Amino acid sequence: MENILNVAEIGALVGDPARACILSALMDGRAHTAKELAYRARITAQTASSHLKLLVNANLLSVVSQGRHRYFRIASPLVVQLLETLGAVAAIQTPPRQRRPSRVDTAMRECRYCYDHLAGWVAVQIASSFQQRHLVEFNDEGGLITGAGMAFFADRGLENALGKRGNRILFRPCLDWTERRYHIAGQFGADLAVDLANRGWFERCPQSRAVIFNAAGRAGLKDVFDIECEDRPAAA
Amino acid sequence: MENILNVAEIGALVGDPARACILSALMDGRAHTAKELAYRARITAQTASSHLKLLVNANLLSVVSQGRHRYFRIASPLVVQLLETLGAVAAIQTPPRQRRPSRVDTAMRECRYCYDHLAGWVAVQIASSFQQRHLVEFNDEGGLITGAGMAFFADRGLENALGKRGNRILFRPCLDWTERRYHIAGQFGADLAVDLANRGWFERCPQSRAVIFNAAGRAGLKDVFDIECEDRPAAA
DNA sequence: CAATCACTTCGATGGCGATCGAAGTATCGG
DNA sequence: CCGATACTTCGATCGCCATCGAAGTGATTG
Repeated sequence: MENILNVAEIGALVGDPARACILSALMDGRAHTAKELAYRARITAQTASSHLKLLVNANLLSVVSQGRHRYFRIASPLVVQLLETLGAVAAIQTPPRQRRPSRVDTAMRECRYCYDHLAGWVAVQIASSFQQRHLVEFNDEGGLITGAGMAFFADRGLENALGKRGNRILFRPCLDWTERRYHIAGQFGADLAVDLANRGWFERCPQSRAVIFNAAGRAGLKDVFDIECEDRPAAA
Repeated sequence: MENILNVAEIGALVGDPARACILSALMDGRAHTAKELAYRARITAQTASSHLKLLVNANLLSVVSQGRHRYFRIASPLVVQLLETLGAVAAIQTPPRQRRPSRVDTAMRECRYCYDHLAGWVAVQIASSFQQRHLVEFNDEGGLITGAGMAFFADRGLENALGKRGNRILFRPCLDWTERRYHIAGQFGADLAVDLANRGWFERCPQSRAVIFNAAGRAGLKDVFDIECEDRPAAA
Protein backbone atom coordinates (compact mmCIF):
# COMPACT_ATOMS: atom_id res chain seq x y z
CA MET A 1 0.00 0.00 0.00
CA GLU A 2 2.46 2.51 -1.26
CA ASN A 3 -0.31 4.90 -2.17
CA ILE A 4 -1.21 5.81 1.41
CA LEU A 5 2.09 7.55 1.85
CA ASN A 6 1.48 9.61 -1.25
CA VAL A 7 -1.94 10.55 0.01
CA ALA A 8 -0.44 11.63 3.31
CA GLU A 9 2.18 13.62 1.47
CA ILE A 10 -0.44 15.57 -0.46
CA GLY A 11 -2.39 16.10 2.72
CA ALA A 12 0.67 17.40 4.52
CA LEU A 13 1.35 19.79 1.65
CA VAL A 14 -2.05 21.43 1.91
CA GLY A 15 -1.93 21.05 5.68
CA ASP A 16 0.45 23.90 6.32
CA PRO A 17 -1.31 27.25 6.85
CA ALA A 18 1.11 29.17 4.67
CA ARG A 19 0.82 26.70 1.81
CA ALA A 20 -2.95 26.55 2.15
CA CYS A 21 -2.98 30.32 1.92
CA ILE A 22 -0.87 30.23 -1.23
CA LEU A 23 -3.12 27.65 -2.83
CA SER A 24 -6.20 29.59 -1.86
CA ALA A 25 -4.78 32.74 -3.39
CA LEU A 26 -4.16 30.83 -6.62
CA MET A 27 -7.75 29.64 -6.63
CA ASP A 28 -8.66 32.89 -8.33
CA GLY A 29 -7.47 31.21 -11.53
CA ARG A 30 -4.73 33.70 -12.21
CA ALA A 31 -0.96 33.26 -12.15
CA HIS A 32 0.87 35.03 -9.35
CA THR A 33 4.49 35.85 -8.62
CA ALA A 34 6.35 34.40 -5.67
CA LYS A 35 6.56 37.76 -3.96
CA GLU A 36 2.85 38.36 -4.16
CA LEU A 37 2.10 34.93 -2.77
CA ALA A 38 4.54 35.56 0.06
CA TYR A 39 2.69 38.75 0.90
CA ARG A 40 -0.66 36.96 0.81
CA ALA A 41 0.55 34.25 3.15
CA ARG A 42 2.28 36.79 5.43
CA ILE A 43 5.64 35.10 5.17
CA THR A 44 9.02 36.20 3.82
CA ALA A 45 10.12 35.55 0.27
CA GLN A 46 12.58 32.89 1.42
CA THR A 47 9.92 30.88 3.17
CA ALA A 48 7.54 31.22 0.26
CA SER A 49 10.24 30.07 -2.10
CA SER A 50 10.70 26.83 -0.21
CA HIS A 51 6.97 26.23 -0.05
CA LEU A 52 6.53 26.90 -3.74
CA LYS A 53 9.35 24.53 -4.55
CA LEU A 54 7.60 21.76 -2.66
CA LEU A 55 4.27 22.46 -4.32
CA VAL A 56 5.79 22.48 -7.79
CA ASN A 57 7.73 19.28 -7.13
CA ALA A 58 4.50 17.61 -6.09
CA ASN A 59 2.85 18.79 -9.33
CA LEU A 60 0.25 20.78 -7.45
CA LEU A 61 1.51 23.98 -9.06
CA SER A 62 3.14 24.77 -12.35
CA VAL A 63 5.50 27.61 -12.94
CA VAL A 64 6.68 29.68 -15.88
CA SER A 65 9.66 32.01 -15.73
CA GLN A 66 9.36 35.38 -17.40
CA GLY A 67 12.38 37.59 -16.98
CA ARG A 68 13.08 37.94 -13.32
CA HIS A 69 9.56 36.94 -12.41
CA ARG A 70 8.25 33.44 -11.87
CA TYR A 71 4.55 33.00 -12.31
CA PHE A 72 2.85 30.20 -10.41
CA ARG A 73 -0.53 28.71 -11.15
CA ILE A 74 -2.52 25.65 -10.18
CA ALA A 75 -1.33 22.70 -12.21
CA SER A 76 -4.48 20.72 -12.85
CA PRO A 77 -8.28 20.72 -12.48
CA LEU A 78 -7.84 17.85 -10.07
CA VAL A 79 -6.08 20.18 -7.67
CA VAL A 80 -8.97 22.61 -7.94
CA GLN A 81 -11.37 19.83 -7.12
CA LEU A 82 -9.23 18.81 -4.17
CA LEU A 83 -9.26 22.30 -2.73
CA GLU A 84 -12.99 22.65 -3.32
CA THR A 85 -13.64 19.40 -1.52
CA LEU A 86 -11.35 20.36 1.31
CA GLY A 87 -13.24 23.63 1.66
CA ALA A 88 -16.54 21.81 1.76
CA VAL A 89 -15.34 19.40 4.42
CA ALA A 90 -13.88 22.26 6.43
CA ALA A 91 -17.16 24.18 6.19
CA ILE A 92 -19.21 21.25 7.39
CA GLN A 93 -16.77 20.61 10.18
CA THR A 94 -16.95 24.20 11.35
CA PRO A 95 -19.94 25.15 13.50
CA PRO A 96 -21.91 28.03 11.97
CA ARG A 97 -19.97 31.18 12.62
CA GLN A 98 -21.38 34.09 14.56
CA ARG A 99 -18.46 36.31 13.73
CA ARG A 100 -19.21 39.63 12.11
CA PRO A 101 -17.99 39.37 8.53
CA SER A 102 -15.46 41.90 7.33
CA ARG A 103 -16.06 43.99 4.24
CA VAL A 104 -13.96 41.75 2.02
CA ASP A 105 -15.66 38.72 3.52
CA THR A 106 -19.00 40.19 2.55
CA ALA A 107 -17.91 40.69 -1.04
CA MET A 108 -16.47 37.19 -1.10
CA ARG A 109 -19.72 35.72 0.12
CA GLU A 110 -21.66 37.68 -2.44
CA CYS A 111 -19.68 36.45 -5.42
CA ARG A 112 -16.15 35.23 -6.10
CA TYR A 113 -14.11 33.24 -8.54
CA CYS A 114 -13.60 29.62 -7.68
CA TYR A 115 -10.66 29.06 -10.05
CA ASP A 116 -12.50 29.17 -13.35
CA HIS A 117 -16.15 29.46 -12.36
CA LEU A 118 -18.22 31.71 -10.14
CA ALA A 119 -19.14 30.85 -6.56
CA GLY A 120 -20.90 32.58 -3.70
CA TRP A 121 -24.45 33.78 -3.28
CA VAL A 122 -24.93 35.00 -6.83
CA ALA A 123 -23.65 31.74 -8.29
CA VAL A 124 -25.98 29.75 -6.07
CA GLN A 125 -28.89 31.95 -7.16
CA ILE A 126 -28.03 31.36 -10.80
CA ALA A 127 -27.83 27.61 -10.32
CA SER A 128 -31.06 27.32 -8.38
CA SER A 129 -32.89 29.55 -10.84
CA PHE A 130 -31.80 27.34 -13.72
CA GLN A 131 -32.81 24.30 -11.74
CA GLN A 132 -36.27 25.63 -10.86
CA ARG A 133 -36.92 26.35 -14.50
CA HIS A 134 -35.73 22.85 -15.47
CA LEU A 135 -32.93 24.17 -17.62
CA VAL A 136 -30.48 22.09 -15.62
CA GLU A 137 -30.84 19.18 -13.26
CA PHE A 138 -28.43 18.41 -10.50
CA ASN A 139 -28.06 16.92 -7.08
CA ASP A 140 -25.04 16.24 -4.94
CA GLU A 141 -23.79 13.58 -7.35
CA GLY A 142 -23.79 15.34 -10.68
CA GLY A 143 -25.61 17.64 -13.04
CA LEU A 144 -26.67 17.94 -16.65
CA ILE A 145 -28.23 20.45 -19.01
CA THR A 146 -31.70 19.44 -20.12
CA GLY A 147 -33.07 19.70 -23.63
CA ALA A 148 -34.87 22.89 -22.70
CA GLY A 149 -31.63 24.17 -21.22
CA MET A 150 -29.76 23.43 -24.43
CA ALA A 151 -32.19 25.59 -26.39
CA PHE A 152 -32.17 28.28 -23.74
CA PHE A 153 -28.41 28.61 -23.60
CA ALA A 154 -27.98 28.31 -27.37
CA ASP A 155 -30.39 31.24 -27.76
CA ARG A 156 -28.18 33.32 -25.52
CA GLY A 157 -24.95 32.92 -27.39
CA LEU A 158 -23.52 30.02 -25.48
CA GLU A 159 -23.53 27.62 -28.42
CA ASN A 160 -19.76 27.53 -28.41
CA ALA A 161 -19.81 26.23 -24.89
CA LEU A 162 -22.50 23.73 -25.77
CA GLY A 163 -21.45 22.69 -29.22
CA LYS A 164 -17.91 21.67 -28.65
CA ARG A 165 -18.79 18.47 -26.82
CA GLY A 166 -19.91 15.24 -28.34
CA ASN A 167 -22.00 13.72 -25.62
CA ARG A 168 -24.67 15.06 -23.36
CA ILE A 169 -23.47 18.03 -21.37
CA LEU A 170 -22.79 17.01 -17.84
CA PHE A 171 -21.36 19.36 -15.28
CA ARG A 172 -19.96 19.07 -11.82
CA PRO A 173 -21.86 20.65 -8.97
CA CYS A 174 -19.64 22.30 -6.38
CA LEU A 175 -20.75 22.61 -2.76
CA ASP A 176 -20.42 26.25 -1.81
CA TRP A 177 -18.77 26.58 1.60
CA THR A 178 -20.37 29.94 2.27
CA GLU A 179 -23.90 29.08 1.17
CA ARG A 180 -23.77 25.33 1.76
CA ARG A 181 -25.67 24.87 -1.47
CA TYR A 182 -24.52 23.84 -4.92
CA HIS A 183 -23.42 25.94 -7.83
CA ILE A 184 -22.32 25.02 -11.33
CA ALA A 185 -18.68 24.03 -11.70
CA GLY A 186 -16.77 22.13 -14.34
CA GLN A 187 -16.37 23.10 -17.95
CA PHE A 188 -19.85 24.56 -18.34
CA GLY A 189 -19.38 26.63 -15.20
CA ALA A 190 -16.16 27.99 -16.62
CA ASP A 191 -17.80 28.76 -19.97
CA LEU A 192 -20.62 30.54 -18.21
CA ALA A 193 -18.21 32.66 -16.20
CA VAL A 194 -16.32 33.62 -19.35
CA ASP A 195 -19.58 34.59 -21.02
CA LEU A 196 -20.72 36.80 -18.17
CA ALA A 197 -17.27 38.37 -18.00
CA ASN A 198 -17.34 39.09 -21.74
CA ARG A 199 -20.65 40.85 -21.27
CA GLY A 200 -18.91 43.16 -18.80
CA TRP A 201 -21.34 42.37 -16.06
CA PHE A 202 -18.90 42.30 -13.18
CA GLU A 203 -15.50 43.54 -12.08
CA ARG A 204 -12.84 41.51 -10.38
CA CYS A 205 -11.28 42.86 -7.21
CA PRO A 206 -7.59 43.31 -7.92
CA GLN A 207 -6.05 41.39 -5.03
CA SER A 208 -8.86 39.05 -4.24
CA ARG A 209 -11.07 36.33 -5.62
CA ALA A 210 -14.06 38.56 -4.98
CA VAL A 211 -16.28 39.69 -7.86
CA ILE A 212 -18.69 42.61 -7.87
CA PHE A 213 -21.65 42.65 -10.22
CA ASN A 214 -22.31 46.13 -11.56
CA ALA A 215 -25.68 47.63 -12.45
CA ALA A 216 -25.51 46.27 -15.99
CA GLY A 217 -24.76 42.86 -14.58
CA ARG A 218 -27.69 42.92 -12.23
CA ALA A 219 -29.97 44.09 -14.99
CA GLY A 220 -28.51 41.59 -17.41
CA LEU A 221 -29.07 38.67 -15.11
CA LYS A 222 -32.68 39.76 -14.95
CA ASP A 223 -33.16 40.58 -18.62
CA VAL A 224 -31.17 37.85 -20.32
CA PHE A 225 -31.35 34.97 -17.89
CA ASP A 226 -34.43 36.03 -15.94
CA ILE A 227 -32.58 35.76 -12.66
CA GLU A 228 -33.63 38.10 -9.88
CA CYS A 229 -31.00 38.51 -7.21
CA GLU A 230 -31.43 41.96 -5.75
CA ASP A 231 -32.93 40.82 -2.50
CA ARG A 232 -29.78 39.53 -0.93
CA PRO A 233 -30.61 38.65 2.65
CA ALA A 234 -28.46 40.39 5.26
CA ALA A 235 -25.48 38.31 6.35
CA ALA A 236 -26.20 36.49 9.59
CA MET B 1 -10.45 34.57 5.43
CA GLU B 2 -10.99 32.37 8.41
CA ASN B 3 -11.72 29.40 6.22
CA ILE B 4 -8.15 28.89 5.04
CA LEU B 5 -7.07 27.87 8.50
CA ASN B 6 -9.82 25.27 8.62
CA VAL B 7 -8.75 23.95 5.25
CA ALA B 8 -5.18 23.68 6.46
CA GLU B 9 -6.37 21.91 9.57
CA ILE B 10 -8.18 19.27 7.56
CA GLY B 11 -5.17 18.91 5.33
CA ALA B 12 -2.88 18.45 8.29
CA LEU B 13 -5.20 15.81 9.70
CA VAL B 14 -5.00 13.66 6.59
CA GLY B 15 -1.36 14.63 6.16
CA ASP B 16 0.00 12.39 8.87
CA PRO B 17 0.93 8.91 7.60
CA ALA B 18 -0.62 7.13 10.56
CA ARG B 19 -3.89 9.03 10.25
CA ALA B 20 -3.95 8.56 6.49
CA CYS B 21 -3.51 4.85 7.08
CA ILE B 22 -6.41 4.82 9.54
CA LEU B 23 -8.65 6.69 7.13
CA SER B 24 -7.66 4.40 4.30
CA ALA B 25 -8.48 1.36 6.37
CA LEU B 26 -11.91 2.81 7.12
CA MET B 27 -12.49 3.33 3.39
CA ASP B 28 -13.67 -0.27 3.26
CA GLY B 29 -16.98 1.09 4.53
CA ARG B 30 -16.94 -0.95 7.72
CA ALA B 31 -16.58 0.15 11.31
CA HIS B 32 -13.34 -0.80 13.02
CA THR B 33 -12.12 -0.83 16.59
CA ALA B 34 -9.32 1.35 17.82
CA LYS B 35 -7.03 -1.61 18.35
CA GLU B 36 -7.48 -2.89 14.83
CA LEU B 37 -6.79 0.53 13.38
CA ALA B 38 -3.67 0.81 15.50
CA TYR B 39 -2.48 -2.50 14.09
CA ARG B 40 -3.21 -1.35 10.55
CA ALA B 41 -1.26 1.86 11.02
CA ARG B 42 1.59 0.05 12.83
CA ILE B 43 1.37 2.24 15.87
CA THR B 44 0.58 1.57 19.52
CA ALA B 45 -2.91 1.84 20.95
CA GLN B 46 -2.00 5.04 22.78
CA THR B 47 -0.91 6.80 19.63
CA ALA B 48 -3.94 5.59 17.73
CA SER B 49 -6.17 6.82 20.50
CA SER B 50 -4.85 10.34 20.21
CA HIS B 51 -5.18 10.28 16.43
CA LEU B 52 -8.72 8.98 16.58
CA LYS B 53 -9.64 11.65 19.08
CA LEU B 54 -8.46 14.32 16.68
CA LEU B 55 -10.30 12.80 13.74
CA VAL B 56 -13.54 12.51 15.67
CA ASN B 57 -13.26 16.05 16.99
CA ALA B 58 -12.86 17.28 13.44
CA ASN B 59 -15.97 15.32 12.41
CA LEU B 60 -14.05 13.25 9.95
CA LEU B 61 -14.93 10.11 11.87
CA SER B 62 -17.87 9.11 14.00
CA VAL B 63 -17.71 6.65 16.86
CA VAL B 64 -20.12 4.40 18.70
CA SER B 65 -19.26 2.71 21.97
CA GLN B 66 -20.34 -0.88 22.41
CA GLY B 67 -19.27 -2.40 25.67
CA ARG B 68 -15.55 -2.07 25.95
CA HIS B 69 -15.17 -1.57 22.22
CA ARG B 70 -15.37 1.66 20.30
CA TYR B 71 -16.25 1.38 16.67
CA PHE B 72 -15.04 4.08 14.33
CA ARG B 73 -16.35 4.81 10.88
CA ILE B 74 -16.15 7.58 8.33
CA ALA B 75 -18.52 10.34 9.30
CA SER B 76 -19.83 11.59 5.97
CA PRO B 77 -19.81 10.98 2.21
CA LEU B 78 -17.92 14.22 1.88
CA VAL B 79 -14.98 12.64 3.67
CA VAL B 80 -15.12 9.74 1.24
CA GLN B 81 -15.02 12.16 -1.64
CA LEU B 82 -12.11 13.98 -0.08
CA LEU B 83 -10.09 10.80 0.27
CA GLU B 84 -10.98 9.71 -3.25
CA THR B 85 -9.85 13.05 -4.64
CA LEU B 86 -6.68 12.95 -2.60
CA GLY B 87 -5.95 9.50 -3.97
CA ALA B 88 -6.50 10.71 -7.51
CA VAL B 89 -4.19 13.68 -7.03
CA ALA B 90 -1.58 11.46 -5.41
CA ALA B 91 -1.81 8.98 -8.28
CA ILE B 92 -1.34 11.65 -10.92
CA GLN B 93 1.51 13.16 -8.99
CA THR B 94 3.28 9.83 -8.73
CA PRO B 95 5.25 8.71 -11.77
CA PRO B 96 4.09 5.30 -13.02
CA ARG B 97 5.51 2.73 -10.65
CA GLN B 98 7.79 -0.04 -11.81
CA ARG B 99 7.64 -1.80 -8.46
CA ARG B 100 6.56 -5.41 -8.48
CA PRO B 101 3.11 -5.55 -6.91
CA SER B 102 2.61 -7.74 -3.87
CA ARG B 103 -0.13 -10.36 -3.75
CA VAL B 104 -2.48 -8.16 -1.76
CA ASP B 105 -1.70 -5.28 -4.10
CA THR B 106 -2.69 -7.46 -7.03
CA ALA B 107 -6.03 -8.32 -5.43
CA MET B 108 -6.57 -4.67 -4.57
CA ARG B 109 -5.94 -3.62 -8.13
CA GLU B 110 -8.27 -6.30 -9.41
CA CYS B 111 -11.23 -5.20 -7.30
CA ARG B 112 -11.78 -3.51 -3.96
CA TYR B 113 -14.33 -1.60 -1.99
CA CYS B 114 -14.08 2.15 -2.16
CA TYR B 115 -16.19 2.85 0.93
CA ASP B 116 -19.60 1.89 -0.44
CA HIS B 117 -18.93 1.11 -4.09
CA LEU B 118 -16.55 -1.10 -6.04
CA ALA B 119 -13.29 0.14 -7.53
CA GLY B 120 -10.35 -1.39 -9.33
CA TRP B 121 -10.05 -3.12 -12.66
CA VAL B 122 -13.37 -4.96 -12.51
CA ALA B 123 -15.25 -1.80 -11.58
CA VAL B 124 -13.64 0.07 -14.46
CA GLN B 125 -14.61 -2.74 -16.83
CA ILE B 126 -18.19 -2.62 -15.62
CA ALA B 127 -18.37 1.13 -16.08
CA SER B 128 -16.83 1.15 -19.54
CA SER B 129 -19.01 -1.73 -20.67
CA PHE B 130 -22.12 0.14 -19.59
CA GLN B 131 -20.82 3.23 -21.31
CA GLN B 132 -20.06 1.45 -24.58
CA ARG B 133 -23.56 0.05 -24.67
CA HIS B 134 -25.04 3.51 -23.95
CA LEU B 135 -26.62 2.38 -20.71
CA VAL B 136 -24.82 5.16 -18.89
CA GLU B 137 -23.06 8.30 -20.01
CA PHE B 138 -20.26 9.91 -18.12
CA ASN B 139 -17.14 11.98 -18.43
CA ASP B 140 -14.87 13.53 -15.84
CA GLU B 141 -17.58 15.95 -14.74
CA GLY B 142 -20.53 13.71 -14.04
CA GLY B 143 -22.61 10.79 -15.18
CA LEU B 144 -26.19 9.71 -15.69
CA ILE B 145 -28.21 6.63 -16.53
CA THR B 146 -29.81 6.80 -19.94
CA GLY B 147 -33.34 5.75 -20.80
CA ALA B 148 -32.01 2.49 -22.18
CA GLY B 149 -30.04 2.05 -19.00
CA MET B 150 -33.12 2.58 -16.87
CA ALA B 151 -34.89 -0.25 -18.66
CA PHE B 152 -31.81 -2.44 -18.55
CA PHE B 153 -31.24 -2.07 -14.84
CA ALA B 154 -34.94 -2.33 -13.98
CA ASP B 155 -35.04 -5.66 -15.86
CA ARG B 156 -32.26 -6.93 -13.64
CA GLY B 157 -33.87 -6.28 -10.29
CA LEU B 158 -32.37 -2.89 -9.59
CA GLU B 159 -35.69 -1.04 -9.62
CA ASN B 160 -35.32 -0.29 -5.93
CA ALA B 161 -32.12 1.53 -6.61
CA LEU B 162 -33.71 3.34 -9.53
CA GLY B 163 -37.19 3.96 -8.19
CA LYS B 164 -36.45 5.73 -5.00
CA ARG B 165 -35.34 8.94 -6.61
CA GLY B 166 -37.52 11.63 -8.08
CA ASN B 167 -35.29 13.19 -10.65
CA ARG B 168 -33.08 11.78 -13.33
CA ILE B 169 -30.48 9.45 -11.93
CA LEU B 170 -27.13 11.12 -11.89
CA PHE B 171 -24.07 9.51 -10.45
CA ARG B 172 -20.61 10.60 -9.56
CA PRO B 173 -17.71 9.19 -11.54
CA CYS B 174 -14.67 8.39 -9.42
CA LEU B 175 -11.19 8.46 -10.91
CA ASP B 176 -9.57 5.14 -10.10
CA TRP B 177 -6.02 5.64 -8.86
CA THR B 178 -4.93 2.19 -9.98
CA GLU B 179 -6.51 2.24 -13.43
CA ARG B 180 -6.57 5.99 -13.99
CA ARG B 181 -10.01 5.58 -15.50
CA TYR B 182 -13.43 6.24 -14.11
CA HIS B 183 -15.81 3.92 -12.33
CA ILE B 184 -19.31 4.45 -10.98
CA ALA B 185 -19.49 6.01 -7.53
CA GLY B 186 -22.25 7.79 -5.62
CA GLN B 187 -25.57 6.33 -4.65
CA PHE B 188 -26.01 4.24 -7.76
CA GLY B 189 -22.51 2.81 -7.37
CA ALA B 190 -23.37 1.84 -3.80
CA ASP B 191 -26.67 0.26 -4.89
CA LEU B 192 -24.89 -1.67 -7.59
CA ALA B 193 -22.31 -3.00 -5.13
CA VAL B 194 -25.05 -4.10 -2.73
CA ASP B 195 -26.82 -5.86 -5.56
CA LEU B 196 -23.74 -7.77 -6.69
CA ALA B 197 -22.96 -8.65 -3.08
CA ASN B 198 -26.49 -9.97 -2.56
CA ARG B 199 -26.05 -12.19 -5.58
CA GLY B 200 -23.05 -13.73 -3.81
CA TRP B 201 -20.73 -12.95 -6.66
CA PHE B 202 -17.69 -12.00 -4.64
CA GLU B 203 -16.08 -12.42 -1.26
CA ARG B 204 -14.50 -9.70 0.79
CA CYS B 205 -11.01 -10.24 2.15
CA PRO B 206 -11.27 -10.12 5.93
CA GLN B 207 -8.63 -7.53 6.75
CA SER B 208 -8.57 -5.61 3.53
CA ARG B 209 -10.63 -3.60 1.12
CA ALA B 210 -9.87 -6.20 -1.52
CA VAL B 211 -12.71 -8.13 -3.16
CA ILE B 212 -12.41 -11.41 -5.05
CA PHE B 213 -15.00 -12.34 -7.66
CA ASN B 214 -15.75 -16.06 -7.58
CA ALA B 215 -16.69 -18.27 -10.53
CA ALA B 216 -20.38 -17.48 -10.13
CA GLY B 217 -19.53 -13.79 -10.11
CA ARG B 218 -17.48 -13.99 -13.27
CA ALA B 219 -20.20 -15.99 -14.95
CA GLY B 220 -22.88 -13.68 -13.63
CA LEU B 221 -21.20 -10.59 -14.92
CA LYS B 222 -21.19 -12.26 -18.33
CA ASP B 223 -24.69 -13.73 -18.21
CA VAL B 224 -26.64 -11.00 -16.47
CA PHE B 225 -24.80 -7.84 -17.42
CA ASP B 226 -22.99 -9.11 -20.51
CA ILE B 227 -19.66 -7.99 -19.14
CA GLU B 228 -16.62 -9.98 -20.14
CA CYS B 229 -13.66 -9.47 -17.85
CA GLU B 230 -11.67 -12.68 -17.90
CA ASP B 231 -8.85 -11.33 -19.98
CA ARG B 232 -7.23 -9.27 -17.30
CA PRO B 233 -3.94 -8.00 -18.70
CA ALA B 234 -0.90 -8.91 -16.63
CA ALA B 235 0.03 -6.24 -14.16
CA ALA B 236 2.80 -4.01 -15.47
C1' DC C 1 29.13 48.61 -15.21
C1' DA C 2 26.66 49.64 -11.03
C1' DA C 3 22.45 49.44 -8.67
C1' DT C 4 18.18 47.37 -7.95
C1' DC C 5 14.90 43.84 -7.94
C1' DA C 6 13.00 38.93 -7.91
C1' DC C 7 14.09 34.93 -6.30
C1' DT C 8 16.88 31.04 -4.47
C1' DT C 9 20.07 28.52 -1.40
C1' DC C 10 22.31 27.92 2.97
C1' DG C 11 22.41 27.60 7.82
C1' DA C 12 20.68 28.15 12.42
C1' DT C 13 16.87 28.31 15.51
C1' DG C 14 12.73 27.19 17.67
C1' DG C 15 8.44 24.99 18.31
C1' DC C 16 5.14 21.69 17.52
C1' DG C 17 3.56 17.14 17.28
C1' DA C 18 4.13 12.04 16.74
C1' DT C 19 5.51 8.49 19.48
C1' DC C 20 5.53 5.36 23.33
C1' DG C 21 5.93 3.80 28.43
C1' DA C 22 3.43 3.90 32.46
C1' DA C 23 -0.53 4.48 34.88
C1' DG C 24 -5.58 5.03 35.13
C1' DT C 25 -10.64 3.95 33.81
C1' DA C 26 -14.23 1.20 32.05
C1' DT C 27 -16.13 -3.52 30.63
C1' DC C 28 -16.47 -8.43 30.23
C1' DG C 29 -15.93 -13.40 31.72
C1' DG C 30 -15.90 -16.45 35.28
C1' DC D 1 -14.46 -10.19 43.30
C1' DC D 2 -10.31 -11.16 40.10
C1' DG D 3 -7.98 -11.10 36.05
C1' DA D 4 -8.07 -9.88 31.37
C1' DT D 5 -9.16 -6.78 27.75
C1' DA D 6 -10.06 -2.26 25.33
C1' DC D 7 -9.07 2.07 25.61
C1' DT D 8 -7.63 6.64 27.48
C1' DT D 9 -4.73 10.12 29.82
C1' DC D 10 -0.32 11.80 31.33
C1' DG D 11 4.38 12.87 30.73
C1' DA D 12 8.74 12.80 28.50
C1' DT D 13 11.46 12.44 24.42
C1' DC D 14 12.82 13.22 19.94
C1' DG D 15 12.82 14.49 15.20
C1' DC D 16 11.21 17.12 11.73
C1' DC D 17 9.90 21.32 9.56
C1' DA D 18 8.52 26.21 9.21
C1' DT D 19 10.73 30.33 9.68
C1' DC D 20 13.96 33.96 8.79
C1' DG D 21 18.74 36.29 8.28
C1' DA D 22 22.49 36.32 5.28
C1' DA D 23 24.51 35.48 1.13
C1' DG D 24 24.31 34.16 -3.82
C1' DT D 25 22.28 34.09 -8.81
C1' DG D 26 20.22 36.11 -12.61
C1' DA D 27 17.61 39.80 -14.92
C1' DT D 28 16.45 44.64 -15.59
C1' DT D 29 17.39 49.56 -15.60
C1' DG D 30 19.95 53.64 -16.05
